[in-house]
Amino acid sequence: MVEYPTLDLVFRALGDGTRRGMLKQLAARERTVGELAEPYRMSLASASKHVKTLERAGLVKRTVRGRTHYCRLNPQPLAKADEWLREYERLWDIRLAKLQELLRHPDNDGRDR
Amino acid sequence: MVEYPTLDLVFRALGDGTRRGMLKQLAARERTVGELAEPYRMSLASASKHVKTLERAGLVKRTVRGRTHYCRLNPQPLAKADEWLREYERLWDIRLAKLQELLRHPDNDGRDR
DNA sequence: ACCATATTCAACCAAAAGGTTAACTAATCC
DNA sequence: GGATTAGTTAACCTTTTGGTTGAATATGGT
Repeated sequence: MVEYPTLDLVFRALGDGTRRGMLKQLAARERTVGELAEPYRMSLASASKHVKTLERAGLVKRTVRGRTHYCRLNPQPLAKADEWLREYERLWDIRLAKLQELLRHPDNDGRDR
Repeated sequence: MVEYPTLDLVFRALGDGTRRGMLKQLAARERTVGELAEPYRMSLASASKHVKTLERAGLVKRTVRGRTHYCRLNPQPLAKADEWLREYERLWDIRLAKLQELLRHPDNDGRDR
């Protein structure tokens, strides 16, 4: 199995509505795998795979008590993803600022030199 | 072909290092497909597919002038993704706040009623 | 007109994703 | 011990993804 950097795993985990829904459930409180699966029209096995995907991305931590698996949200990777996004918004803001600067001083064409 | 809601497309587009790299290039300035492809050890055709993936996610807008395709970043879907993430951080913050409240007032067990 | 450049498209391939069912493991209940 | 419950694992299938090469399209240069 190929190992992927965390950002890949996190964004790919987020790229599925079922998994985002599960995270939404987990944002409220801890849930068992069965509880996470319940809202979806799919087999428990399939839902269980989604949970594992979230787990591999580091978004979910699991505690086994007896036969029940309790899952809780681990928000750190979300913060990493958010950091990445914010960086782009920052760069974008700078671009916007440069454009505004250009509009104020039309003798500068704004290109890199 | 199945149609996916935008958030799926955006997060999945972000789940690949090559495409994130391309977005990084585009954050600085407009680029041609060839320029976007240049840093990567892959065929132009493959890079072109990545660009199309970004385009389908709404992250990139393309203008064709002559034989050259100019790409620029469209940050709106990034903002959408960021909004989604922020919502989770907000919920998480509330959980943290409740925990802290619980620690201050141990007679309240913090459970939903 | 001819050749080079920029890029897409089509066909193909291997691997990953997302789903299924059936079998298995391990607790819990009676 | 036997049945039920919680969940994973295995085998399988289909679609998607990410890459390749080779041909096609269209523009630009001489």
